[in-house]
Amino acid sequence: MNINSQFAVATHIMVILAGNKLYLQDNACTNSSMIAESVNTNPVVIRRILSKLKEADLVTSKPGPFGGSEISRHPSKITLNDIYSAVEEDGSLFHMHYGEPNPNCPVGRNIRASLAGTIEKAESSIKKVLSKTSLLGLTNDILERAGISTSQSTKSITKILLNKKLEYDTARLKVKT
Amino acid sequence: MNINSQFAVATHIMVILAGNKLYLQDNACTNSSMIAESVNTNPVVIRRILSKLKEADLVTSKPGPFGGSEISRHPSKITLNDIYSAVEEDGSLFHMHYGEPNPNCPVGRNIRASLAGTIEKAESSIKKVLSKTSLLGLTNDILERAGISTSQSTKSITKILLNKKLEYDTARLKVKT
DNA sequence: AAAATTTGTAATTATCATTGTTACAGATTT
DNA sequence: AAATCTGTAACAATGATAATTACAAATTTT
Repeated sequence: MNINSQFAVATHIMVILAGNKLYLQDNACTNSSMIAESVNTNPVVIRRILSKLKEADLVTSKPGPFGGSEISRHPSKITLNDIYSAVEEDGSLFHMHYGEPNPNCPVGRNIRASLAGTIEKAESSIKKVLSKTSLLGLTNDILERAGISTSQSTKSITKILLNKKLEYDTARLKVKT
Repeated sequence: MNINSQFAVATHIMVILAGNKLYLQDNACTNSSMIAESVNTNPVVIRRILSKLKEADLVTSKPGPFGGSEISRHPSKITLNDIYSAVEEDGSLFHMHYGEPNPNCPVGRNIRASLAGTIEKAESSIKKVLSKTSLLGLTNDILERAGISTSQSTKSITKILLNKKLEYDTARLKVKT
């Protein structure tokens, strides 16, 4: 559990919100419990990641009945790099020595600074790759894998997103026709 | 401490072995205690990483007095990608959800497979970047940062590598002249 | 105004990969 | 035979991340 899976979870969240944005009328808010059910975790975990996504202006949220979160712009205008950048911790997937290397050794004294250059280049190449995949593309790929034609005007968000009937869905959500 | 720093430590090890290969005569073996002193950790931690480097044919080791590890080819023939590949765990810096996403949800059921494609591309771009930096280049950069001219024929490996006198160094190691 | 719903976040606990440490058998050299 | 060092197993310590509980604040509905 000590592995950072926030990028994967954040992307999962964004795909759901993208699907709702694309297929729901008007109020396309999704609450953290519904998302948590899909991700299979606790709603608070979802809200914590949502607050990073909000800070990056990728989603908006509102409290109260029929509240929840909504994507803040069209999925074609969001890339995986936007999501990655929103949740990345210290700016790098790479990590230096846990303890301080020996400062009395020329290598120990300088390896961090020297490695940092290469690591920065690696990090920016990652971002470049991630920025080539749009959230729309990923969402459509996922829906296609699920056997849901992305062109067909879908009947029920209930069936699309959870593939089973959930009471509140029918009540709170209206599908685009 | 749950952060994987093996790439940084492995690189540290390789830089030391590269320095010894370049500046020592004949037997340029370095034992795990000497390396541990520079990295500032336990010798067993070093030996564990050394065994991965050995599996990747980057170093050789031998037991007994005057034993230790030695780089297996010239530092110009080794890149940071060789080191990275030797110690990488599950083939990716990225990690998926800790728990299984909900299989009843089309998104939960397919997001991993769909994300995997992009993640693979990111991973191979990292490798491409790392393969552009040679161990020789990194070693020279570090020695230059330490104010040690890489062209000068060095006086004492003791001073080069630990910048202070260690009893065993003078006894066991002979510097190239 | 009251009830219901949901966010936002603090505080605490649980989980578990990684590192650190101890111990010792086996290999090698002197 | 003695000394040195690797290799690795076994276990403890560390600490980042996630899970959970709790509740104040915001919003909507009735």
